[in-house]
Amino acid sequence: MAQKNYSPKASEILDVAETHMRKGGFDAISFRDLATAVGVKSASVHYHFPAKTDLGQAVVARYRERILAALGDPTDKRTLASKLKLLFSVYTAALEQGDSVCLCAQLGAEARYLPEDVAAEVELFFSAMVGWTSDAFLQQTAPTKANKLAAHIISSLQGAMVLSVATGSNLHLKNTQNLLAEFVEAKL
Amino acid sequence: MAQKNYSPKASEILDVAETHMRKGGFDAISFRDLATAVGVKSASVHYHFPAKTDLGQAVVARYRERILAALGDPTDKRTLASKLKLLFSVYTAALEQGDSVCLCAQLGAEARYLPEDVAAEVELFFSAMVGWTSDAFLQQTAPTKANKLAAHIISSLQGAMVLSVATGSNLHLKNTQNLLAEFVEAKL
DNA sequence: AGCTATCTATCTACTGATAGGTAGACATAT
DNA sequence: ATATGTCTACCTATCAGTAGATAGATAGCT
Repeated sequence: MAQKNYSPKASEILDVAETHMRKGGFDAISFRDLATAVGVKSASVHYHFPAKTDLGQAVVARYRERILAALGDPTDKRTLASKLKLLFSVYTAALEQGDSVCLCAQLGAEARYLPEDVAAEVELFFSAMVGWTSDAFLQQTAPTKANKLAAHIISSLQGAMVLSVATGSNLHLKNTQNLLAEFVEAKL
Repeated sequence: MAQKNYSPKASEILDVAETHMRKGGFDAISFRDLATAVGVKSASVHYHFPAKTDLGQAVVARYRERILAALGDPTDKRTLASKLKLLFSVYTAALEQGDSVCLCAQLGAEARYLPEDVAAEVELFFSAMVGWTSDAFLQQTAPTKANKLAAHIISSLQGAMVLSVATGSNLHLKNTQNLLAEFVEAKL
């Protein structure tokens, strides 16, 4: 679970790999393309990440850790509303910055086709996101209900991202955020 | 828009291609694999579908037409509830049968990476699904509200599918369907 | 004769991966 | 101080495998 300490070059490779994987999935990256993008040879990428599976795993793990760090502690004294707002803005930012879907919306869809280790990291991402959201609800809600609401929120956001990317506008994401906020308010 | 009439062999190729694309996306199919699966040589697959783009386009178009045909006329005299129930069951069936995500949940995520023609078909799928659902709501709801609700429902279902596949259980889909049904009832 | 559906054979381009080499930084031991 | 060993971060060169695509031949049907 601890943050790995990557060398500057390795980090650069992970950056490029993440960008590409978010647009086209695990197969959208190749050692040669990554190497060219960061100015080395493909063998050097293998030096940092022996096999492609290692690279994929590292990209997803780093992504998960970064998102969770940005969200902060779900049990701290911020209001539930402000936590949810932050959650929504993380999704919106991901879409607008990268012009691409959440890394795990992409990889989640192709989970049946991924190397086992990579798929496990993806699953971990989703359970972490649902867990965070569920914990945020615990201030005001019973555990079972919190968990169901959390799962629904993460699902909806992921789906809205896919629709937004596929249709080329972020209207779906905004619409879903509005309706989710309404729904949550009604349920509390 | 008209149903194309594919030869038996072409249909067989489309079947296999769809199954694979639903698990791993557009790049998960290869002419050689498809050929082997249906018992011909790769050159023969090129005979039916000259380029890979043609094949992808055909798979998505056929998928869309099949789903819409299964849903029927959204403006007929069935109740709204029965139409939504049918919509939900179509998603559940897709997940349980194929052990894979909706074709367009997969392709939608990688839309930025697809050949233009294929991406256009995917977009058409989503707008058709939202359109169908929106039309179903028109019996009881104003157009603007109907459209927003419809978009949210399709988004949520797509996202729940992704989570279900990624976590290996259909709990997310069931949960989302329950909460959506609740939400819709509250909104009417 | 012409059409459909298939074949064989081949092309170029790219994939992940490995073997083996090199230049420089750093630490230790003599 | 200097020689020795080890580590990092790259390199060149190469491999077998697979990708999509094409040319040209063949057999059967209408």
